[in-house]
Amino acid sequence: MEIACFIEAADRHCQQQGVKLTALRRQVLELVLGYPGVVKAYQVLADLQKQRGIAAPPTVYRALDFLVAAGLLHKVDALNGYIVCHHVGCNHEGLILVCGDCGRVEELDATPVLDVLRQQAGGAGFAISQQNLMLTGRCKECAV
Amino acid sequence: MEIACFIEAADRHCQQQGVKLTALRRQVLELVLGYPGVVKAYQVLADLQKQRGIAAPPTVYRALDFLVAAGLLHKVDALNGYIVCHHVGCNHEGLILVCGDCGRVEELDATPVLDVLRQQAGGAGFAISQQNLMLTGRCKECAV
DNA sequence: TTCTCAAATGTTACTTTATAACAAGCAACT
DNA sequence: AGTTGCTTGTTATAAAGTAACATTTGAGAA
Repeated sequence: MEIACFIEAADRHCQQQGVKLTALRRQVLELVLGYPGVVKAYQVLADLQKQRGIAAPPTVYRALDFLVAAGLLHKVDALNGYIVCHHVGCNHEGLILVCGDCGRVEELDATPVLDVLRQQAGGAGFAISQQNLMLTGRCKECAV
Repeated sequence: MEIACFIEAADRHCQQQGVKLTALRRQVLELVLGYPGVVKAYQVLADLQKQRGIAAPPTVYRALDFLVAAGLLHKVDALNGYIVCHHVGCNHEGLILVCGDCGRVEELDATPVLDVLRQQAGGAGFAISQQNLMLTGRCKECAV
């Protein structure tokens, strides 16, 4: 099963970082993995409530914040949602495409374009940090 | 006064587009212009309430949405805020640089790089919508 | 002028998203 | 056991955004 495999990798990743992938965090990660694309915090919260009876917003937000900080998830600001990072081990920067309709996500390599952006930003006196580029649009299936 | 000048340009811009920069919209634009960087909708709402006694959220959101659609403002998703577009008339998408230290904002033209990104995304079956690129980093003054 | 229509704004109520603040639990070490 | 620090639970509330319908206004037609 692919989820189990990812969780295992995530666990190793966290151990390397010296942080703990606790039961709760793992559970939240599994829930996010269960979706094909973008998930919202309150969706995860609802799922969590189904599984363990009760849960409050801070429970979910803390877990999600942790997972983002650990590099296991990305936050999609434009949609107030979260997606799984599919390049946990490799530390290249991602170009994340999100379909605003169905929430499907695609990750490409953003390295070349970020080189250009770094140069452009540098000209304006800005030093761009390591990060992902997130773009929203329509995927092939949702195209009008 | 720089604000008055910008408003005038904005007015011309709207006339060219065949849309109306009404008194309310102008007032909201002026309020946003009064801030050096990112402004939040509810800050604008509070200012508006000071100036005209009462105002409800939809009043502000509608004006902000209009101003974004007209290209006079950009929405900064990651901060739930808005900034003035300093390239009115160039009809471009913004490359918005935010200093993680001091919060200073710089806007460049993202059109060329988005052309590249559109092509790359198109190869993956994604049609990228009109949007801004937001990147975080360090500005010259905050550089270590 | 007066009517009419569409766009803009007002108003009420609500939904969604997110966080503060403090209490309780738990595991790891002394 | 005691203490320490991180994690989670709990309550309450703040912040952000929208739906739905009423009212106003202004430009063009009758």
